[in-house]
Amino acid sequence: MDSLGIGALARKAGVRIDTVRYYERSGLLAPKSRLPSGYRRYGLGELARLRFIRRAQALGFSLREIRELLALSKGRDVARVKRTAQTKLADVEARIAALQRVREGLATLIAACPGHGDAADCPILQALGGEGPGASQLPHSPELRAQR
Amino acid sequence: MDSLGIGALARKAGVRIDTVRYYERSGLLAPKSRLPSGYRRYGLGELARLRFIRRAQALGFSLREIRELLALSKGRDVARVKRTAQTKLADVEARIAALQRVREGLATLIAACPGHGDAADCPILQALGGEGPGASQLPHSPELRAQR
DNA sequence: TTACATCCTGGACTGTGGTCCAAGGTCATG
DNA sequence: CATGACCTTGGACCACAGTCCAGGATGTAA
Repeated sequence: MDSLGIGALARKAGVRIDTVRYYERSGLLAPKSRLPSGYRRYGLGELARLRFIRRAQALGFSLREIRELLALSKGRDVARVKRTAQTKLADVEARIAALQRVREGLATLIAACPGHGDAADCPILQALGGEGPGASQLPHSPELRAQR
Repeated sequence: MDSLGIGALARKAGVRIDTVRYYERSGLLAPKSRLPSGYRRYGLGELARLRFIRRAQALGFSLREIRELLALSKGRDVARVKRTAQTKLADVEARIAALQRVREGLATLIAACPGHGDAADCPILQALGGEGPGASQLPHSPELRAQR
């Protein structure tokens, strides 16, 4: 039979065995069946689902969001799936924009830093620590935190 | 005297009192002195340091990294501070690039999804779950995870 | 003095995504 | 049938960055 034990499944998906069990605990992935001994058995559908989970994670979805996505896909509510993906896209774009502001701030400071001499002349330390002109270049954004 | 209690300090920096104590536990911010009663007293230097910590966080530095940055600034090793910032910049740029790949993948999928009809026709679900042509559009990057 | 705000300590708890362990049971191969 | 690889469960533990709580002490103003 083309059914897999938990070890084979994990290997094929490139995750650890514990991770598979963790996903099961989290309500993301149940075995197709169990042997009388309690051993978990998985089919190709479960392998696809596990890969789904990993890919969605790589797209920036949390396990909670993936659980919702999986529930939606079972309900074949394509419109909601699309809306969820759109929301995620907006989220990703906001994160990119925030990181770009961070990059600007860092790059500006690095360019202005001589790289030697007294700490008082280092705009990086100045900008972070003081009230000098450098400070205004920083994003100063608590949203960056909240974004995760 | 222009010294502050922990509550005033926290208000001025826009953080919670518990957070100030947490930073102290973490070796980031010690009070200037204590009253005989044990009450913490902070000066303007501590306020600047606390703001430093928050700004550096906004730039994507972890508390561990900030601790190192503060240690460097005490040693007035400007060259190392600059190198640390440069490393962080590279890190931020890599994160931006990864997120941009994610954005492309999501945008492509959303554009191809009709938004109605059968789940079998939804490329979002297909790409995530199956082995279809959509799957290759995904970044498929575990680095995204590792990056934090 | 009486209120009331502020502060102290130590420790528990949150959520995220796992990872590891012990003690024992099972499966496949020679 | 013995060996070794594989599997089971329950629960502990990790990092991160806080957040909250109890129970008691202190500070300040009317």
